[in-house]
Amino acid sequence: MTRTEDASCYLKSLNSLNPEITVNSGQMFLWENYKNSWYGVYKSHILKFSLDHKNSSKGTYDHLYFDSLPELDNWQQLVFRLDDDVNYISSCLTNDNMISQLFKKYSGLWLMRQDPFQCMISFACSSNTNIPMIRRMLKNLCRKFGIKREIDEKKFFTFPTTKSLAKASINELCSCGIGYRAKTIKSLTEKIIIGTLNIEELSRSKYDEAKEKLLGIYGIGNKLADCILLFSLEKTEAFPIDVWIARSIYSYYRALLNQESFKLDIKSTKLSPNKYNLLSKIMRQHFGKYAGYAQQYLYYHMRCSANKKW
DNA sequence: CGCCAGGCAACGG
DNA sequence: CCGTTGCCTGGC
Repeated sequence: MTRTEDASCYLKSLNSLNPEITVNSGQMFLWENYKNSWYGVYKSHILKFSLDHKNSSKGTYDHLYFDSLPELDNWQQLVFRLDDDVNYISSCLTNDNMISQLFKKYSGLWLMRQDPFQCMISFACSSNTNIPMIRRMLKNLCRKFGIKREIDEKKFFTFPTTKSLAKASINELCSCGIGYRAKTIKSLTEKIIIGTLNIEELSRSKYDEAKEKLLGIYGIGNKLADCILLFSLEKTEAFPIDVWIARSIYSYYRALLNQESFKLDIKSTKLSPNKYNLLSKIMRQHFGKYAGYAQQYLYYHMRCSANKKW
């Protein structure tokens, strides 16, 4: 176990992070908060960061500590996307008045980078259910197929490896309460093991090409594919549309929609693949290369407005 | 009990 | 193309 004391070279950007908002924005299923520390499962590692001496007038932190078990050198660079040029990204998006406001309102909401395999399994579990259920399913999978680790006298289980899930039977997977999603996890892990699905290749590929590959997997449709692309495969232009984002489009972005291309029914947030592609294209054209960032803020805003308790 | 929840595939017009 | 239906599961 190593400890990075007050990583001053990152402090400038990291101290504006709001972990509560970020973790609760629905993308980080296996992160938990105890006192002033946050713990997260990342592949076979347990990551930890602690915040001290919050400056309440500025809303910033004086000290940040990073840990990992086993050691994962400089994980904060990777996971918090410190390579992103936040000023540039914001300049790309703040021509949009709505996003400009949301950037201010929810400052500290960050896009995080997930491990691709973990991200695929996580969103495979997300279909037709809610966040507490997704958490439960993933924890069950970790308990059954991961490795126990202890940190600060708290017990965690690491995320299962591709191999360990590939070896599992459908029944064993189902015992984790994932139901019909077991089939998706099975086809996903099999394709990775035999090499039909190559994560490195997906990362290198352009958005359209990578998405096409993901859509070839049983159980992965438009929405799940876009989540995987945005959160783990470097496709910041991906703009996942779930019911909440669909509502936000109908509420705030009607002007962008072409009336003749499809008749909009405000109540109908269910999208056919065709409608999804059309909407997704319109939004990606509107927001550009960092559309996924805009999506994240819109999503969080819609959920907050609806008083969702995560 | 029926209905719903951050989707998807299969099937019939 | 469209719309409908069933699906694991747990909470209300």
